[in-house]
Amino acid sequence: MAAISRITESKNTEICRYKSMSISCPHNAEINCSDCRMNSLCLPIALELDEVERLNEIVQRGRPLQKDSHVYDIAEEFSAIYAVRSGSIKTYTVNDQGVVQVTGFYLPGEIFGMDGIAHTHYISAAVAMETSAICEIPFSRMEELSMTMPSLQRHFFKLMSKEITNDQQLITLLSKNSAEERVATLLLSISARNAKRGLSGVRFRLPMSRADIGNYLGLTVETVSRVFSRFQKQGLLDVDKKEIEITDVSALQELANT
Amino acid sequence: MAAISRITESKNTEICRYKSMSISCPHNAEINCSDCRMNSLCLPIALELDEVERLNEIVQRGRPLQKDSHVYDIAEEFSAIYAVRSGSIKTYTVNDQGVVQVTGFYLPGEIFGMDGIAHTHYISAAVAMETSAICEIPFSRMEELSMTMPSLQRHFFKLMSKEITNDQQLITLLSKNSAEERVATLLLSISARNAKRGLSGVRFRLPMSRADIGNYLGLTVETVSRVFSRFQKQGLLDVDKKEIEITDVSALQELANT
DNA sequence: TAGCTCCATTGATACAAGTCATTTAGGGCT
DNA sequence: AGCCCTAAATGACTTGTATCAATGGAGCTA
Repeated sequence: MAAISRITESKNTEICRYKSMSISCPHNAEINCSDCRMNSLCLPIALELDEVERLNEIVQRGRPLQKDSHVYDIAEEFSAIYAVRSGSIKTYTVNDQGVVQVTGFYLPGEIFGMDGIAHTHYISAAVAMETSAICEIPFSRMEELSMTMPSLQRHFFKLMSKEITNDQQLITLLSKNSAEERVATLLLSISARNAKRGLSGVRFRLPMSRADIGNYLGLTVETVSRVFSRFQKQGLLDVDKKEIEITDVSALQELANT
Repeated sequence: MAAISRITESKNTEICRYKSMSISCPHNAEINCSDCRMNSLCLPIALELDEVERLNEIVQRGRPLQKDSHVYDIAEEFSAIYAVRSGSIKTYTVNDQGVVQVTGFYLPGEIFGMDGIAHTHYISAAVAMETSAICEIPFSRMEELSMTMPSLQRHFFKLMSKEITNDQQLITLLSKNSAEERVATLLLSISARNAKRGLSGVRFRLPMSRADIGNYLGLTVETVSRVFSRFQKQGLLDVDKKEIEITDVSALQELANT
């Protein structure tokens, strides 16, 4: 057991070529929350227009992050939570023994970084799995703001609580399901989240490596690979490295629900 | 695989014999938060005396719950979060296929029921593992109160976030550790929590069954039982059903940290 | 274009934990 | 006291996934 692995990290933080342009940067096209096409996912629906405006004012939009660069690292001081604007982020923890556990994959419109709230420092790290853009929401200002905006406070309670239910689903998956069931479930989850953003739920590119999938699902790389091959052979999937096409959705659902 | 099991439930809700007495009921001795000897665990330390008083006013203290009776059940409308005053509580989820996953064990001074916040209904159930007493904190009133009490709001953010980190530790445990490591870790966790309440961290009674332990840790009853026997043989534990004595703490820690 | 590295795939084998079956020990009820 | 019911322990056997080892291909660099 206790497969010790460390996640490699590149220190690059390339500046976006589009930085100074006001539009047409693929990762920076939206300059505020009201125009952002992700806002239906990351903001509470109940917010009034002027409330969106007030929230917008505290949100920081940074330059794009390059693949493998950190949004925050373990033990860094906790100061903000984040929303993915484009690209994809993975979070992971490292315990005392140096064992890495990937704890989540975050796609555009999703919020991450809430585990730091209980502590003054982050207990997880977040890295870009590909070139990504994120919004930073300073936590102390968000807290202040939520004191006067009940719907925002409720929204954040809900987000955190949703994080808890997500984790609990993962716990059940790890504790009660076979390798095939775990992989099928992850694929369907990504499919559904893509569909929610108006993308294809059938044909997509996995942003993460087999190693990340294995680590997240408590499996070895070899097992993940074998499961993909088996699914392909059974006609459930068309796999070409990270490009996935689900060719038999209902069979996959069947498997995930076993 | 997907071992399907259902948790048995008794419908009894015996009335406490001590109910009408003002003192000396083992589960009802404290009539308010300021006197409760658990308050250092469940309340934020930063609360002022009058703030404790305001919180105290919204807290409902019910009659003791008998073993196996529910605090709340899945799909029940979410309305409150709870603190354990005496006894012990377990929470579990049941997914679409009827698979039960024990998600947590709660001892005196600990808070549970926060997963319901994201939804209008609970997505888990909570049952007493033995005769227990709990405090109910109506969520909507707590929300109102926290709008005017920053330290309370912060405390609840922290509690939820702590729930997230707990879950993530469990995820790592399930995903990366062997049966022996999982059991050792659970024993040490219970030991530490007992010690925190001023009880022995070395000699204690496990409130949960082998089946609950197995379900929680993603193991079968047989495996849990065998691990206990092995630990006993190796001189780490003295086991007599639910009575546990840790005879070699450091060896157990060694195992848990492998 | 060769050579390097990283990632994914596939095969052979080992082993930890699951499954099935049986025994033992309490605890509660008549 | 005798009976039933459930929880726990233990043994024999099976199996899913890990481990170890090797190969192939894509992308990068020189």
